[in-house]
Amino acid sequence: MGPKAAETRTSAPRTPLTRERVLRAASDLADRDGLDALTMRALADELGVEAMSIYYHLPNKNAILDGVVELTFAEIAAEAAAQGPARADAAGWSAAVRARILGARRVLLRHPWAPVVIDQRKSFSPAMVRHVDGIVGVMRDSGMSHDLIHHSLHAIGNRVYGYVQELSDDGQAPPPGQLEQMQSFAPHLAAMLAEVAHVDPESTLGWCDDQTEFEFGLDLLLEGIERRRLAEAAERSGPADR
Amino acid sequence: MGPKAAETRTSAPRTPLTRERVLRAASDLADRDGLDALTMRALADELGVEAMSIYYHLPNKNAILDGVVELTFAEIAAEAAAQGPARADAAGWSAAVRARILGARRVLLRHPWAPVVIDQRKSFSPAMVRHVDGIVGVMRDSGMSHDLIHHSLHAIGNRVYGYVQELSDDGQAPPPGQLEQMQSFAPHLAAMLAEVAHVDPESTLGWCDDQTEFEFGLDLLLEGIERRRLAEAAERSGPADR
DNA sequence: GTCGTAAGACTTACGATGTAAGGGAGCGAT
DNA sequence: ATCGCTCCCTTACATCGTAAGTCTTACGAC
Repeated sequence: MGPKAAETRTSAPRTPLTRERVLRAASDLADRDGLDALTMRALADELGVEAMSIYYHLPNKNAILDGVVELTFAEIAAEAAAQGPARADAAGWSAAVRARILGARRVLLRHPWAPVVIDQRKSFSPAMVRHVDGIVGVMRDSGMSHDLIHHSLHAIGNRVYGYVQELSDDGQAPPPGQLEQMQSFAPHLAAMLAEVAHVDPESTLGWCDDQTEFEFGLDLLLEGIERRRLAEAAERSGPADR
Repeated sequence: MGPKAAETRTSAPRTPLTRERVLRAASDLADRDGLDALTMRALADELGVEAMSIYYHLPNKNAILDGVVELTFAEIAAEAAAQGPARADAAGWSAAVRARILGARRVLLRHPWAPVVIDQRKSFSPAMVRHVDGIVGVMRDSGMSHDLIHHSLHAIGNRVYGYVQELSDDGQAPPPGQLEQMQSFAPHLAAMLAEVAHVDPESTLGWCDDQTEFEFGLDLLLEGIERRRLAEAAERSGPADR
């Protein structure tokens, strides 16, 4: 049959399993058949392999879930890179952040399972941290305080990726070395966390006052809606005035 | 042993199982041990019964999940009732909505699993519909258009209960009779839906343009953050001026 | 060649979980 | 007594993640 196999085996030589191949197949499978269909056996089938073989390359299913989220954020980073550096002046921070968020959303629409997984695993992969760091950088360039940026991140993050569950997040403190390590590849975020943590000594990185964050985001929405309402009323009463 | 049982049975006479008793036990169990611990067998244990006995009162586990969400919204309704009718004039709509949202959140903090379940089951129980209807009513009293209310609901709803997954919601059309039925116990919501659906004929109730809703909510946040930024800048440069 | 060795896949098996199917126990009405 | 209804129990199965151990293959050393 065509090229005679070097082996006496009749089947194709089968490209070897790797962590990357497994994760890509997992992502594809979830895209195609939904998150529920992503089982170890189905994934193994997809790879032409037995379920337990996967465990040689990844320790367990949670590692796979973390891995596919990581892949997704890599895609988001690629999307962001594709539309240029997008650093902005003070007035333009909003458009820059908007572009990044909508870019992320475009990717997430291709992987609708991703927010679900992010939510239930609270994963904080390096790729995700870098993404957030970029947003912090843009905001910082606009002159915002770290405190304001911090609240804003909660408000926006809640909207884009899944994490609804600030509900009693019980934010566990991270291993103490982590902040220093973060400094290298997420400097803006690290700086923000250092300052915010400084103000509120308990809860070093993990996390903030949920109720405060919740009300902050809620009030942003309510204020915005109120302005829309006033605009409607003005429109109704006097479009005469222009 | 104490009061001799009327039966020859040695154990207590055991209050009979009912749908309500099952759901309450399920809610309590999830509160105490987490959503993962809510299994049919654990729930049965909790009730002093075998797992399969539950199926006489509820058809399957999904019905239980829907049921506990319903219970939760009943609690939210009670919370809302406890703080008075809270109808407001045009200017006060915001405070009234705020109070309702925060009331709902207080309940959801007692049941951290609830948003997760709401999210993954997209349940629309009558109690939930009534809750939303109340908010629509308050907003309507302030003179807002149905269209604005509709967008606002998306923005706020996304924040309070889980539903992150407007991501490709693929909003399925509801059974056609549903809107008329809703008219009786959720008049404001029904009116809004009738008008919104009228403007956009496809997708009768189910649902709206995700991208539009997403951007609406995002822009509310971005605008609000921008105003906070300007306030900070003003504060920094000239607190002299007052 | 032929071995030893280790990487990498496979086999088997176990304990959860949701639930289909059917088996009664109890009891009021006839 | 016996039927029939309500309500609970027993048994069993498919599917899931994964622990434990085995077999296969490739390859370097002799």
